[in-house]
This record gives sequence, structure tokens and C-alpha cells, in this order.
Amino acid sequence: MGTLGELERSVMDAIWVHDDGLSAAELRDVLAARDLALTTVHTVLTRLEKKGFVTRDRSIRPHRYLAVSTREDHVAELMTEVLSQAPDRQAVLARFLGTVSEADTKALRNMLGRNHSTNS
Amino acid sequence: MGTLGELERSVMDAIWVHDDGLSAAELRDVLAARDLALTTVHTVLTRLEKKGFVTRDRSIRPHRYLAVSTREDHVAELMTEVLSQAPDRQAVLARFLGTVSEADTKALRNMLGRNHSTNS
DNA sequence: CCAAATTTCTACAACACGTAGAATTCTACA
DNA sequence: TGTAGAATTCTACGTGTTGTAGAAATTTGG
Repeated sequence: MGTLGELERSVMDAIWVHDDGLSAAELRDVLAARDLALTTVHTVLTRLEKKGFVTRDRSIRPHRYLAVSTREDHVAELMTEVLSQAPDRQAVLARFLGTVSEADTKALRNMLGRNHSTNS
Repeated sequence: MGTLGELERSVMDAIWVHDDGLSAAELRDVLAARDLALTTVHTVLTRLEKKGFVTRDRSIRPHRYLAVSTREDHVAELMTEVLSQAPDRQAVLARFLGTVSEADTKALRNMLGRNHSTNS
């Protein structure tokens, strides 16, 4: 149970860029393009809470909703999860590197290079 | 439209390990644990075909179903797709490297090392 | 204590998936 | 060549998820 629908994803995107949290009404405004009823936003937020994507601050009156983890952490988790779907991880990683941009590979090289190399 | 249900995934797993393809009946046997009706297998295969995961050889009588791409390619594609969900790719990659096993990072280092290094 | 704001409850349509019976189409063989 | 048996396609239904929101309940400032 870790998938997001279209609207749910839009809501998360909005929450992710507002580190200080948002109220349902503010969310509705951010998603004004969709012209949603406030209750719709509430329903989605409740579901996202149940799914563990957001917490809500119930101590203040218009409850504020906050992302449980950053988008980066979330996406990284998804990547790990996806990677685990194949038994041959290295083969997948090889293919993955093959499709990724030069900038990405360069970044990866940097990050890996800086590490303690338990090299042979 | 790139998601797989539980049964669909099981079917793909079976097809992926049989590079020479499988008939619906053979599939049903491989998935004997589920005790599925043959028509059920057919339905799933038809859906997987429509989704672009398998092709079928209609030239022979019990049609044979073949994976369109390898599991590794598929999973690598998924990873790329997931990665693109975040605007800050590098941040995601950093988190990703943080959660991955030592074996994985070592493999990555190897693959990246062998490349032409357009290093600064 | 109440009206207005806010939240929660309930509901429904659409779609995806697991599941499979019914109907149709092939094809080997009598 | 007509047909039985095998194979494929069509149709369908129950369940779960998601988008959507009205109705009901709750909370609180004044």
C-alpha cells in the first residue's frame, strides 16, 4: 500500500514544496486549477495520512498537514523498492546507468568517489 | 499505464525466466499453487499484451507468450521513471546510494569507473 | 450558548484486477 | 469434408482504490 493516485500525487507535490505545512484550504488554493471542493481535499488528506505520507497538526484549528518524509527520501525509497524487484541487482544497475544522463553519472561518480573505498 | 497487479507480476516473473516463451497452459502449471482456471490465465495474458509487457506468437496453435523486454530492462526503466518524479535528481541519487548495500555501491563504482571520465 | 468555521462520515461513479463461465473459432482426423 | 475436442475470445462479476463531494457532527470565538 504505497501507491499514489493522480490527485494524491498533486497534493503531495504541493505539500513537499511547503516545508512548513499547509491547511486544507491552502491546499485547495494551490490546486485551484482543479477547482476542488474543500471536502475533497480533506478526503485525500485523510487518505494520505492513513497511508503514512502526511501527518497533521491537530493542535491548531485549521489543521496543518506536513509531509512525513521529503520527496527525495520518498523517491529514493521507491527506487530501492523497485530495484529489489529483480533478483540480479547488478544487471539492473548496469541498465539503469546506461539510460541515465551524463550529468547523473557524473554526480554518481562524485558521490561514490568521495567514499571510503573498501576496494580490492 | 505501467503497473502490474499481483497475479500479473507472477505471470511476468514466470515469463521472464522462460526465455523461450510459454503457452497459457504451461503458465497455468507454473502457477499451479494458485490453482487458476485456464481462462483466467488467458485474460491476464491478454491484458499484459495490451499493456505491452508480452507479445504472443499467434503462428503456432497453443499461442506462446514472450516477454517484450527483460526483467532487468524493465526494472531499470522503472527506476528511471521513479527517479524522474523528483526535480532534484542528484539529491535522490544521494539518498539512494545511502540506503543501498555495500555490494551495490561497489558494483556501481566499478561500472562507473570503467567509463570515460569526463572528470574536471 | 450559538453561528460560522472546520472536520468527519457517508456515498457513489469509474476504473483496475482477479477470477472464470459462455460463446466462438480452429484444426486434426475420421 | 464435417465435426469433436482443443484453444481463443467475449462477457461478467466482486472487490478494492481513487476522485469527487454532500450531509452530519464538532469545535470555538464572541
